Amino acid sequence: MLRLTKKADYGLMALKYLAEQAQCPSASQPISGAASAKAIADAYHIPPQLLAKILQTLAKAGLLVSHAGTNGGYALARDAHDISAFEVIRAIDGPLFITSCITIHGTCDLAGHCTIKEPLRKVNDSITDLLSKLRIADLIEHADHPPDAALAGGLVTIAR
Amino acid sequence: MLRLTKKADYGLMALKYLAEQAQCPSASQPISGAASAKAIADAYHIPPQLLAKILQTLAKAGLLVSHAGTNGGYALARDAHDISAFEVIRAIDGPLFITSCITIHGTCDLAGHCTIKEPLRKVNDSITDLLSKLRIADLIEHADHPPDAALAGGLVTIAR
DNA sequence: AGAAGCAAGACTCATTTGGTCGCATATTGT
DNA sequence: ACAATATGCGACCAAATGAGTCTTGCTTCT
Ligand code: FES
Ligand code: FES
Repeated sequence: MLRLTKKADYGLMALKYLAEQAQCPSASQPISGAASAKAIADAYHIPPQLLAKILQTLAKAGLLVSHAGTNGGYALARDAHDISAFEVIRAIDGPLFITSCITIHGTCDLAGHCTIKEPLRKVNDSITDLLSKLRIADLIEHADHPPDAALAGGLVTIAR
Repeated sequence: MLRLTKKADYGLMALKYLAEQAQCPSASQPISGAASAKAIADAYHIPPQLLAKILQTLAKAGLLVSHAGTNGGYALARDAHDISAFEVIRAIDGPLFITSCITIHGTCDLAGHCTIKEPLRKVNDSITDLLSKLRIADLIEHADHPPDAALAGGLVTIAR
């Protein structure tokens, strides 16, 4: 249930990588804090070609700026604080939603006799909200923060 | 993204149906508030055989009690207030989670170089929480409650 | 006995994902 | 100018998952 696709996962990783790059810009880059698709793919051991396509999608969505040519690459279009995980996921996976019934036709096949829709929509909204509040800057965990025992005892996910 | 499977959707609908049945029990049922798989499938126009399997799964998970034979059927094992949407979804879709990386092996293939995991886990927990709080009793909307303009202006889901 | 119902599995078909290849185009260092 | 390094885009493919069907057997009620 509620699975995030690998592409979205990769996308978030890449974004995080770029956000870190932006913090400590190295010498003479056409765009500050840029990195090539291959470099990022290499860093995380993910298929370079696939990552390339993901980054292109992200660029088209306006979350990244790209620059071709030697020493080119991608960089964040905005500040890391201004990009939400929701945007990233939506850009990659498309606006699919929990209800499994919002189709292209606007209404569900079951519309009318499905009474479940509205309550689920609220859940959906909450999740959207949640994801919107999570910005990619938040993904950068400063290793110096103390382990929060507050949220210990979380769920244990057992294999299916 | 974050799609609920149709099976889970069906399951929730069925549960709701049974919850309503339980409220106004009709005459001489082996179990109070019971309905056959076919009856429910009929009511919502969903494939009977498929629903049957879903209900069986739910029964195995202990959310429903079943009774074979003429006038048999399924009924809620517990009160509608004591069954969360989370349980239903988990029973049907299995404990898949947002991260797409929690595998049977316990750790992800990318473990080590994936830095995204922890923040996403928190999101995951929040969603779990959300779903756990939604009980199937909540799905029964009494038509007499006023339309809450408070949550108007929610997301507009556009076709992909 | 026979009908109504659940239980369980194998099996098919369509969709979605994850991933690859090839080629075109843009940029830049030398 | 030219080669090296990148992105941009589309077609393509294989594996996994999802949705739904079929068959066979068991249980209970009338
Ligand atoms: S499944 Fe479409 S409205 Fe519920
Ligand atoms: S994808 Fe598995 S830990 Fe991030």
